[in-house]
Amino acid sequence: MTGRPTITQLAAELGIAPSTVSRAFTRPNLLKPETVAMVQKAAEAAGYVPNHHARALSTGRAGAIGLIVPDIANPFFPPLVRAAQNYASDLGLSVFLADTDEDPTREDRLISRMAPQVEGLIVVSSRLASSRIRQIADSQRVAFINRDVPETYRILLDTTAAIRSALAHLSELGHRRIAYIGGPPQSWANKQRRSAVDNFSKAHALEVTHFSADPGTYEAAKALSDSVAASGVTAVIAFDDVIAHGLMGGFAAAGVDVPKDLSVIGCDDTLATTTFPALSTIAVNVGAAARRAVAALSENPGSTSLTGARIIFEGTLVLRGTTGPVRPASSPLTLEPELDHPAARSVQTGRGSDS
Amino acid sequence: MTGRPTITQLAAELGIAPSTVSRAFTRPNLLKPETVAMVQKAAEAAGYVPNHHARALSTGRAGAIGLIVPDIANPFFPPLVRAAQNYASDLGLSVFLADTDEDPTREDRLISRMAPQVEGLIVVSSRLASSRIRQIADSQRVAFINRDVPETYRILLDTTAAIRSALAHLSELGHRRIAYIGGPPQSWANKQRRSAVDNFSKAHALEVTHFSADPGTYEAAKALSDSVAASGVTAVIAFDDVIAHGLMGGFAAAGVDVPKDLSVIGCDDTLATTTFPALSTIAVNVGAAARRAVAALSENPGSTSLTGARIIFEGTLVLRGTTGPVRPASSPLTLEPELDHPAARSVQTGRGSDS
DNA sequence: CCTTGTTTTGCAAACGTTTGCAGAGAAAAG
DNA sequence: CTTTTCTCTGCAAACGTTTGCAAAACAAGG
Repeated sequence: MTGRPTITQLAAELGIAPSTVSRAFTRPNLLKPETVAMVQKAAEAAGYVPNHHARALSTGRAGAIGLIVPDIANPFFPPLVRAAQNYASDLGLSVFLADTDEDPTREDRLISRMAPQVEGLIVVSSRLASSRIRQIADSQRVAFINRDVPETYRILLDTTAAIRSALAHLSELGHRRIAYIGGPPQSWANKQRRSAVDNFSKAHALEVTHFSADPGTYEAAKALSDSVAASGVTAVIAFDDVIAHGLMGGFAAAGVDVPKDLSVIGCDDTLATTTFPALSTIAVNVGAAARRAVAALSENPGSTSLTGARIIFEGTLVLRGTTGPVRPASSPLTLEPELDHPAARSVQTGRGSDS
Repeated sequence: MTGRPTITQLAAELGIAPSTVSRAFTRPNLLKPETVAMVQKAAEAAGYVPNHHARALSTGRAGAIGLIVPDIANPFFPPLVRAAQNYASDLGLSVFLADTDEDPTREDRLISRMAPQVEGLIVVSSRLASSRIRQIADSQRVAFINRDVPETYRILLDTTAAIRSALAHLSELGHRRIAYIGGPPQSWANKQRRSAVDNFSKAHALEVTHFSADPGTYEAAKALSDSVAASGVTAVIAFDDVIAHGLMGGFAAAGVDVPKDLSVIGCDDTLATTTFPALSTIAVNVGAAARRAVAALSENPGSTSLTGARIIFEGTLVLRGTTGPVRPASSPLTLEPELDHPAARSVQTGRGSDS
């Protein structure tokens, strides 16, 4: 049981000083090329791998970042996690992942526990109180995604403009009564999207009815679909794609045709073209946000906190098959099964680039 | 810029030895209760948090495990990641997450890079060669999920029996010609499922046609749907739910009715009831597998590798709305749009428990 | 009071790196 | 051939813990 070889062992074997071996890896330009080669060969042969903990202890750099999300099972997060991990890996950083289960207490605990052992933290869709967030931002290096607390370093996926386009598009198609289906109430994105809908509607004489699919799940949305259909709206904008999808599931079961009877627009573009008909939605560049966050954490490794910033990525409207002209008032919506099977409509535009 | 307080600073402040402070946290029973209290109070006040790297260096325990998956964006993995992270957190462990992007080279590199800095590794659906896997298992503490290499520690989500049930069920409904739609060719689960289908079919006089939705995406499956529909099979078993879903998307677009024209059964139960009609599938207990893996890694922290084991979790068939009696031979399948809209069928059984 | 035993604390080495400083050679300049 | 200037390598301290061993303090038994 000799365990893994260490720098000291390598050095002894080669008859040189440990510091030389160390430099062969970290500052090869200080060394004679042949020395570097020799060390590398020996390291390879012995299967040497550097001990990150020792390095971290010595340099004060952790070589890792923490990523905290409310619920990894929500399809919004995996692409974000993936982008963060890939980019971090390119930068030679590892990533700790933690899931708060939507619980603020758990989130707070996780932040405290992770912060000291990492270069910095990315906290996505935080459910913490603003005061607490500012406090944390003061003493820890943390980049927030989709949470807008002044003076913190935050990256926001802004859908306001895209929602305006969406509403304008619906308005052009003749829709006047629309519904907004809210998601998690503590979510910044939810508040932002709701008020984007409200503001545009007020300015353009649209009537908006509010619903809330509280836990934000497919099932919750599906359960809501009947009341939405019965409310007399002709179009709905949902907080996100899974809610939109749940609604569509409910509509399909009740024989309400999308988009003939009801137009629906989702948000986040997490489902791409996997719904039927393909869901019109607002695409949002999570990958770019994630990369920006890890970049921010990897810069200025000395500082004890990130300087405030407010970075915005705009979402873009993607029209696919779930929006159409308003149903003429003469043929009111019934909740009976329909007889015709809608052919897929495909008004499709490209998605936002993610590079 | 004093930085975070250390054990030594705390000790100096209190006029006691660093070792005493250390013990106040790690072995409080060795100390006079009032000493412990005093240290805790001071630590609290000073905002002391232990340095994990120093601890790891000193004890040789990393306090973290690594989790390596081929593609976090595939819905099979998030629940697994979530379960692993939750359970690890309960055990006081953090988790490093890495995504190999389905690339064996990347996977190998990630394993080598992570292994030395963690207590152990969980590698899910490895795409590495068996020889390499055995090699790795010899020198690293690693638990494999869904990869069956002898003498390694592996946890398998076995769907063989459930696939037999599925085929028996289809057979009872009168189906004789079925298709198996394969997923990632290097996947152990894919091989296992394919041969389960083959074996049962041979024994029960079913005729099976093979297809492969190679990258395993929704789109690949959708693109395949026409040939599947045209092949004359009356039922399909897909490698996983996303392939099943893609097929259904293609069928819907072509006017092929599920389950009237074609029955479909998925696998892994990643989509739950979010398809229309709700997908019949094979539920698999990923959470249990994940927890078993972290438990294995947290035991025997001294050893340099895990002792071989082969742990099986059986999947269970969940019948929902996508299977039905075979279409009578007198009314052959056409590829024209149908006129009737299928009402949701709901032969539903419970899912496997996940606790 | 002196042993003896037990509980509580301190000393110092160790974990595997990195890095400032200085020494040893070698090359360049005089 | 000496001095100066580089280039390359080694020494040793430091990073913040843990832990075996031993010393000190205290309690109990005689």
